[in-house]
Amino acid sequence: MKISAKEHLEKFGIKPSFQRLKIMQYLLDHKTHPTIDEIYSALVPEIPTLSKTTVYNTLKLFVESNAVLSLGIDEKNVRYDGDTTPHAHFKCLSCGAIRDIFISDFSPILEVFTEQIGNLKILDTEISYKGICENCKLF
Amino acid sequence: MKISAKEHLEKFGIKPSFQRLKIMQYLLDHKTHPTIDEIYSALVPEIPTLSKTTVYNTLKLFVESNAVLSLGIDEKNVRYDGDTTPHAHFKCLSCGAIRDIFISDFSPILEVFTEQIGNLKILDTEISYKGICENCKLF
DNA sequence: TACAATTTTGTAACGATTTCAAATTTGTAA
DNA sequence: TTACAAATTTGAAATCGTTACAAAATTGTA
Repeated sequence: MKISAKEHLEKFGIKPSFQRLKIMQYLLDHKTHPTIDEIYSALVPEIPTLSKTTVYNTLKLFVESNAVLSLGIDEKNVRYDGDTTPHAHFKCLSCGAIRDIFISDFSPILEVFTEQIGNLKILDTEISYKGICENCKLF
Repeated sequence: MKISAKEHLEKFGIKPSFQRLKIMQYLLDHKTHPTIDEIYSALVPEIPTLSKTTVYNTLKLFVESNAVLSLGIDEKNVRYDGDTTPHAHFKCLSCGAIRDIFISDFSPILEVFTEQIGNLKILDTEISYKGICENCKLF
């Protein structure tokens, strides 16, 4: 069963205004890890009064509330991911696409670091791969 | 035995100009993952004619030649690491310090992803942790 | 209905990075 | 050494993602 934007936001204690719902829904529907600009451009047609500042404000709120992840994999723009379950990302250096890398079991990774991490309180983990995807390898 | 900046640059086929040597040496001596600005500010006193553009140009060259790593762990500024051996990073959200997380054996991590990665050609891997360090945990 | 709190909006400012062409330095061949 | 081409450095201006801020609009409440 697909979770709705409203349910998702309420789960993280975010008041579901019209703009917030639309932005959250966009992130749940598009697993392309969009930039602020892509989100804005996609939604302006149906919300003509939408301000880019609102998109910035809203995503800042979402990220601080842990409803959305911000990704640093793209050096130019911050990218956002509505899927907050643990997974890694792969960015193709040729076509620029960013895809999810899901793994069945995260524990081997965590174990390796456990000793080193010691007294550090880990709040966030980001694993990023860059390279060439299958499609682009052909050319 | 400590490797010199000159040796390091030659290993990656980079012509060792005066500015390049100084910048590379700074990265080898300071494992603080400095920003462009920090490198520039540290070197201007001894190289008064240094231009910030040169620091940008030089680090771009270093990164493209794989002599230096660029890190995306800091959302505000790109950070640079003269140590190109595989290791992860931890950024303290309180004091901002970025430290290295070395691991004895990287293979368990790679194995986990092998199936998923499949036909992707991986050229770069970045593992970043964020949280609170021991010192900051006390306050 | 009135008023306060929240949210949205648009403009201006900010700051990291890039562009670009001129100036300088380096390498090379006569 | 001299002359010229190539590589490198430099500084100013432009670019562009992001933030600051105050006004306008919306929502919640007494």
